[in-house]
Amino acid sequence: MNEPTRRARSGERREQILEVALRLFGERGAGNVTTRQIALAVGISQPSLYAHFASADAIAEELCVRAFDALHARFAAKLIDVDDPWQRIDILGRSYIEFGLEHPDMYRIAFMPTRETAPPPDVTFDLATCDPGMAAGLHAFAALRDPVVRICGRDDAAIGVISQAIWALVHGLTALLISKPYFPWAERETLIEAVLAMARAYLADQRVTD
Amino acid sequence: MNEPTRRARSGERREQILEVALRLFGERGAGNVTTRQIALAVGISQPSLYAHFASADAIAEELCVRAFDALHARFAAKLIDVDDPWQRIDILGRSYIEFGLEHPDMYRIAFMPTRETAPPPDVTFDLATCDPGMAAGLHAFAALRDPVVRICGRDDAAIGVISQAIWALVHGLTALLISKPYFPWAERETLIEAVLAMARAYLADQRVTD
DNA sequence: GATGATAGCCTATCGCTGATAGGTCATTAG
DNA sequence: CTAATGACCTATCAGCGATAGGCTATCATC
Repeated sequence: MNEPTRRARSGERREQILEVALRLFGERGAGNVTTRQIALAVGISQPSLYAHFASADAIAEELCVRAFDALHARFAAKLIDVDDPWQRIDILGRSYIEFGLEHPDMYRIAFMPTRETAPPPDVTFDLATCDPGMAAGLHAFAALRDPVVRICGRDDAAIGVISQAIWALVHGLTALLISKPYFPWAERETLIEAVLAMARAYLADQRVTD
Repeated sequence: MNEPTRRARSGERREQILEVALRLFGERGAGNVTTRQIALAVGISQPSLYAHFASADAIAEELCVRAFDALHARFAAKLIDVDDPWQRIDILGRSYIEFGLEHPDMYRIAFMPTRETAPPPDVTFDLATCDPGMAAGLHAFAALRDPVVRICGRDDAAIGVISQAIWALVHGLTALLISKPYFPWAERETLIEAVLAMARAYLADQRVTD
């Protein structure tokens, strides 16, 4: 054990690679990090990365999955003992936006991919086999469904449309703030409040009145 | 003039490159087109492209600027002899979303860039010197400002927030439909209507009542 | 302890990318 | 006719993700 960075155990090395990659992503942006840079920072050769990950994208993908697990946990933590559906939607929206701004690289990978994610594998849509970004989206989405049902009733088609429209709204602000950081935006908190107010206004119109 | 693809005039060649690039972008997606593919399709060598464009990105950027000029023209054409501000916002939003769906590659380049666009050149923001995507955004944005003022009054700060929130909304739907085409979306027209209804609901709440 | 299998790591290399250097030659102005 | 311009070429570069194949530390087994 004279050289600390050699002959690490597989699991440890894998974890080490992920840590280094996450740090480099944060420093330079995910798109500006190469496999050689990661390998150099870890202290191994570039091809050695492929003993632990199938491809360069697989590293980013794993970090992405972990980040979205954190988002899921944040949802659960903040929603506990909050019953009011209006408040729940507020919390979901705000948590989602804040998460995207805190982890812009992960958000990019999941929801702002450069290429189209995948060809249609089959007609039906399967949560288990789709890409991680899609899965993350469906999860965030599922959390939205419940309070929307409580406010707007149980018409399945309508619930889908309303949920998707709200998702589009919060995604839109998140994505624009990430990709256009130097645009002369209004104050951030005010913008978030405006977006949440927009969701509420829409939901109030769609509310079941019977 | 025995060989039609040799010794073309500079302006014609430049135009020819743009045409070919646009076609290839449409066929394979902007991210999957290389300079060698463009040069091959044009009938010249790959380095010859650099006699007409400073970089590969410059080709995409020029196409992008042209596409957004088209969007601007579409706005103007559809808004002519429509006075009602509610209707104008409806038209703006719908045109914007449809434009993004018709030109997904151009929309990506302008509003969903892989990297951050530019470091802050100076504190003040200048429309003329910013990147084309930014300029396009500000143009779309400016068109929104007028009807928002007519509905919500002239409080400058509030107008900015409201306009930006509406931009986020329509961008969100456009971006998600582009980047997640295989997501089990509701019917597209219904979604667009929902998003426009959301904007209206919000504007109604923000309307000046005095 | 010696032996063989496993697996972590290496060097060398591939094909591809965007971009540059420098020479060739058709066109055109004087 | 000559000289300058500039559109075009081949050759080449550095960097990218990924693969092939050899070396060797570790560990279960005899």
